[in-house]
This record gives sequence, C-alpha cells and structure tokens, in this order.
Amino acid sequence: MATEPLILLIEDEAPMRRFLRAALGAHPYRLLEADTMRAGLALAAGHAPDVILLDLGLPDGDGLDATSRIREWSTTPIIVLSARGLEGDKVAALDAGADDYLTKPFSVGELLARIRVALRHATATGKPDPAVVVGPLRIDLTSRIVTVNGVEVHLTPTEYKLLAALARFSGRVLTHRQLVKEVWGGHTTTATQALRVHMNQIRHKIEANPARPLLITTEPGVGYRMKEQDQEV
Amino acid sequence: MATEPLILLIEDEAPMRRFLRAALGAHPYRLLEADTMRAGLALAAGHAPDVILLDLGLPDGDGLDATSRIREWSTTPIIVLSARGLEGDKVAALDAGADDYLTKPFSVGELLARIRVALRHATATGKPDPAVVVGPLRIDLTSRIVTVNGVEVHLTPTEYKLLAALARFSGRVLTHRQLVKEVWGGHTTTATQALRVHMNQIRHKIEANPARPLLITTEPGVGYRMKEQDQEV
DNA sequence: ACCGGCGTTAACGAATTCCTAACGCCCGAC
DNA sequence: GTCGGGCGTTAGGAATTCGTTAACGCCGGT
Repeated sequence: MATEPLILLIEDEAPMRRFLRAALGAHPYRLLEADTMRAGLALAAGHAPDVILLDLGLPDGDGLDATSRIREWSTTPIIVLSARGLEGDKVAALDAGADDYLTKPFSVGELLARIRVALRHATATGKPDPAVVVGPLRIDLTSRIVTVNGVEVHLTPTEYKLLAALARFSGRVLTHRQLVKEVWGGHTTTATQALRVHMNQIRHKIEANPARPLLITTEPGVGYRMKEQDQEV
Repeated sequence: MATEPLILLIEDEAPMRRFLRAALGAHPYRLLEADTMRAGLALAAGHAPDVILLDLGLPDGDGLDATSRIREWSTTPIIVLSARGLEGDKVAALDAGADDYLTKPFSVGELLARIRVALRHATATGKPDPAVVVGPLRIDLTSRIVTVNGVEVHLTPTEYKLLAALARFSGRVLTHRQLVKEVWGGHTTTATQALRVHMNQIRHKIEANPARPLLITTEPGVGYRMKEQDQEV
C-alpha cells in the first residue's frame, strides 16, 4: 500500500457504482471497477487490491463461489454488499471467506468505517505472500505454479488442492478429516484411502527421495504436515 | 488458541448473558464472562481471549473508551453488541478499534458466523503459536510439535494426547480417571495399566533421567502432574 | 472408436502403535 | 518379618495404519 489504498468494486448496477464512486471519491482511495464476476476475478488477480467490495447479485455467477475462488490464493478483505439480509445469506457468505456483510441500503459512513477496519486488518496482517517456499519447493498460490529447484512440476487438480491446503498451513498438522474437507468438500468421508494414494503421487513429484519424505511428513494416526515455510526477509 | 477458542463476554444484563451462554455453549468455545467494564478489562488482560464480545451499554464506563484501552496493548478482535444502531455509533465504535458491530436484536447464527470470521483473522495474523514451556520441554498445542532442548520429539497419538492433557493443566494434578477420560474418552475404565506404560514411554522421550522424572511427577494414589509452566514474557 | 490423463478402489506387505501380561521394586500395614 | 497394593519396566503379539502397486471406470480430445 505504497500510495492510496486500492479498492476493487465488483457491482453490476451502474447507479450503485456511480453512488459508491462518489462516496469513495471524497477520500484518498484509488478505485477499480468491474461489472461482472469474471472481470472482477481478473482484476483481483491482476491488481492485488487492498479491499474488495463484492455485490452478491451478479448476473454471471455466484458471489459465494467468487469469494471461495478468491480465498484460494488471497487473503484480501472482502466486504459483501447485498440486497438480501437473511441470516442464511450472511452466514453462507461469511463462512465462504467474506470478512464483512452489509445489507442494502446501507449508510455511506458505515461502509467507510468498515473499509477502514478492513484496511487496518490488511496492514496488521502484513503482506500475505502469494507464494509458499519450503526448501527446494515453491508453491505460487496465485498462478497455481509449483516448482522444485526451479523446474516446474505438473500436478493434477486434486494433487494441487492437497498440496495447496498443506502449504497454507505449513508447519502445522492437518488431520485426515481436515484434508478431505479441504479437497473434496465436507461431506465425503471414505476418501481417506484416496488421500494416501494422492500423497504418494505428490511425493514422487516433489520429494528428492520419495521413500524418505522431508517436505511433507506423515504424523501417524493423525494426518500430514508440510515443513514450515522458509523465513522471509 | 491452545484448545477451544476463548471468548470473553462483557455484558451487564443477566438475561442477555444467559442467552449468549446458551448460544455459545453448543459450540466448542470456552466462555469468560464479565458484567462490568472494569472486570472485563481485567479479564482481557489476564486471560488473553481470542475474541471479545463487548456490550456498549455498560453502567460503569464507556464502551468506546474500553475499546481504545484494549487496543493500546492488544489486537484481539472485538465485536461490539449494541442496542443503538445509529450510523454515528457504529462509526465511532469501529474507528475506536472495534472489528465488527452488531445491533440488537441480532440473530445467533450471524453472531456465530462473525465470531468465526474474527477467529479466522486471529489465526491469520501469524503471531507465534502459544505453547506450554516447562524447562527444556516445549509443547506447541496448535501445530502439535513437541521439542526437548530444541530438538523435535516424535510422539504417538496416545502419547501426545496424554502429554497435551497434562500440559493443558500444567501445575495441577490430573487423576487417573481424568487422564483416561481425556485420552480414551469417557467410558473406558480398565485402562489404568496402559496409562503407566504410556507414561513410561513419554518419560523416556522427554525426561533427561527417566528414572527420576522432573517434568512429570507422579502423585501416588492420585494421578500425575506436569510441572508448572514457565512464566510467559 | 481409440487413447491418454485422472480419480478411485482393492489388495498386500511393511511398519507402527497399542494393549495385556508378567515381573521386580518400594513402602506402608499388620 | 511378611504380606499386599501401587508403580515402573520390559517384552510379545494383536490390531491398526501406512505405503505401494495394479486395475477399473470415467471423461475429453483426436
């Protein structure tokens, strides 16, 4: 955040965009606008905004889905703006990864205050690095590229999800249940054997000696753990 | 967050406290209650809760003032609960350092979701994990890593469960029955002999002289006790 | 229709973990 | 002095878990 904080507004209704543009314009913020989910995701990935204001009622996609997609690689604060104020909607959005939820119509002052809260969090969190580096292994969570000693390795979708989940909590143990939930999503229960197979595949792709894994160790009876991320500067 | 997240509730009205106690009780949270601002500040300082729920309408002090006071030394998420829903109140509270603001009456589901958001932030802040440290022994309860003199020690699942239970109550005696309940879960009763075996294994792994245990002492006829943890900084 | 990549399940050897049993020790009770 | 209970210690076999390979079905592209 070298200059003014950058705010990404994803909203399809032009009047609302005008309104927010005017409200934010009076403050030292730079504004980025998108009127579709697709464009919003592209801007989020390309410009690394400091806060995202997301309207749930987009025509070309589910806002909850967008939230989870962004959360796969970024911790940028997301403030949801929605016309629907039911408890279920709020809970679903917050659990999908949103940081706040405002019901339309909202007051500008409150929105600005909540944006300030979000920015405060962002600076306190520091710079969430988009890449996890552990020894020779490097996982770029934004571009989905995994390299070992600089050479790119190809991972299948589930392999990547598994590795990314471990990377996001590098240094900590993830139980079998947590991993299954991260990769397959909550409801499945009998995937614990598939887990071992995929882990084996991953190890053959990233470990120097797959029989003696150093990067991803197994905690018998509990789960797996990726070695702690290398210390940054 | 060694075990369940600790939530501090600062609220003067007994019915509301009862209500929240019931709502939170159904979830894996530990609850701390205060009915005055003074008591709340003391508990916040003494117990380092993971989330603070703060009612603004306390009789013995201004909630905004309390928020700023806490923010002087802590970044613990503060969720304000207030009967007043005016924009000015919200902005003032959020700018004073609160992280969220809920207007009474609020739905329980939304409160719980916003608590989860707050807890998510707390873990993402990247502060070093809280650990129990007793002499050369260090037990990181979140990443599940045990070290002695800095070198990592491998523990089997039951060994770890046993050690973690003792660590959580370090300084206090845990009876055989309590330990069996912690490790095997409530119903089993004839595991008191297995207890001795596992304790023996643990001692060989963490004690300098397993025959003269210093870290985990046995209270004859009662149970075991881990030496009190070193004073934190 | 063929083929290759992918996800899942099955099967089996190997390693790990867990419990029970057995024995020796210490210490208080009688 | 001796008995008995609580505890520490060790060993062995049962049970669980893990790693590994092979096979099967699915799907998209050619």
